[in-house]
Amino acid sequence: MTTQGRSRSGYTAWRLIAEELRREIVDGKRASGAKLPTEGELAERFGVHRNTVRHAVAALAAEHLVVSRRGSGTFVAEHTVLVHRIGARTRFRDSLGRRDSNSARLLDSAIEPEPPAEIGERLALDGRPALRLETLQIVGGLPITRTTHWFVADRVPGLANHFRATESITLSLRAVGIDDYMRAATTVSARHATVAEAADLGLPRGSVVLVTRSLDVLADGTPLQVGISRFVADRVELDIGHADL
Amino acid sequence: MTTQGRSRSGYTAWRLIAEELRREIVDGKRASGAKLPTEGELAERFGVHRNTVRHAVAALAAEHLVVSRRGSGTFVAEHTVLVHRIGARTRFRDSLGRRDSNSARLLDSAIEPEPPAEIGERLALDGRPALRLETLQIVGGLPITRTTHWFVADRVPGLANHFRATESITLSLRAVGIDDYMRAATTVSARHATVAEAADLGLPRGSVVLVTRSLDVLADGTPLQVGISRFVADRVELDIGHADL
DNA sequence: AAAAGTTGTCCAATGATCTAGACAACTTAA
DNA sequence: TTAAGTTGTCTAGATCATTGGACAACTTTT
Repeated sequence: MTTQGRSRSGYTAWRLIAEELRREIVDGKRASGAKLPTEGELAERFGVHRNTVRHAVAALAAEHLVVSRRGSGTFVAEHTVLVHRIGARTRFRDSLGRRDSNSARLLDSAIEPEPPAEIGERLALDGRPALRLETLQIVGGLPITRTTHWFVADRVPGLANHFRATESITLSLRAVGIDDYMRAATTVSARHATVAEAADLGLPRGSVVLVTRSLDVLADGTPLQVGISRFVADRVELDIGHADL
Repeated sequence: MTTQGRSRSGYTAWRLIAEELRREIVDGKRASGAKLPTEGELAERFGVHRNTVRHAVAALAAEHLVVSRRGSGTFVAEHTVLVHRIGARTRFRDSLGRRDSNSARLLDSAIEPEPPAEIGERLALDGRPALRLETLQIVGGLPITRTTHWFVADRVPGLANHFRATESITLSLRAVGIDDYMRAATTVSARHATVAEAADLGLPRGSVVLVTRSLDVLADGTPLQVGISRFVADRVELDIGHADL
């Protein structure tokens, strides 16, 4: 890759190396438990000094993606890429949540009398206040996604409390009498995480997030929820369900 | 955001600033034609020297995202986020291609006797050779996506030549007698571009790409094509068609 | 016409990153 | 036990990013 240490890219050499190695790991080219080339070999491959490689490896170790053992080498840690299915019947816990250890935390919730114009339109608020929920989904001890949920406030009374108890949007909605809903639209984009997102998701700066914007509707087509989810790109892959229902 | 020039994040200060400004622009917070704050104001906001802000703005100007005019200010350039629809009937030109100026280039093509195991499986090759096409899709003069297409070689004779002439996979397939096919599966992920991808797409290093892996099948379910597309995340948004057909 | 505001260019000083090399601590294989 | 191979730690110097400031060139407002 870099060849020369120069690089006027705005990235330090060690970060470029760390990203290249991370890509090789999450793409599956280096399996869990596999031994990385020695620091000397990597230094030669990337055309930098061994100390610079060490800096890169230390960054990956801080993310628990690799483990270094003095005297023997550096090894790829246990890791899984979660697959999150998106379809007309998408429910968060159904796709990501069916695992051993997972939880969801409510970071914040508030009634917003004047939500952003885009939210007002998609929810057909017509001046009614909206309810905003900020949640963090954790799987296997690691934050996976940070979601902002928007509802029509008076249609889901006490939703925040139900969520704190059930840790599930689907169950909380059931508790307020909404049994069925469907995914009407989803858009996907990607970008660097903002500073706030990186903090919430426990990521180093400059990490990539997959952003989905979705609209859920009731059986009769009434808009129910707008969701904006930011997934940790290194740990999640979205699976688009084409032949759904 | 950064507050202090230090940042042991592996990112230079100017790059963090450039990314923050880019996000504000592509998220629509700064419309086309809008004037950016002056370099002095931005320097104060980010807590850096004006020269550092200038570096960040120069990077955005190199991407044609902003235009600076001496004496008057820096302005957001014309830009659009393309929306690429993904559904059971996804055709590339139908969603991105229906525009004024667009084209597709064939970067490379080759018969691969031994493609990667994953490709062999998904195409049900059973030892038959595969055809690999590398294409670059350009819209409005800017590269949008870089795709690797895999086919069963003997099912699509001369496909590369047809593509060179028609600039369309759909039309090229029609030319070899394949009139209808459907999208069977799509997965979406995101990451930093590799050095090669950045070069092909004309991007600065460290840019984000949206990666889709898709499988197209014939009406009877026979696998036809595996496609791996890398979209420029700053210029494209994927729209998941839930109620397709 | 003048003044104020803005971007463009340059230079010297400072601080952070990277290179370079040596050696210690530990593991594995001979 | 020994030797070879590997990661951990440290120091000094070189290179590059950033600061800080001054002034030029240009545009807009007064």
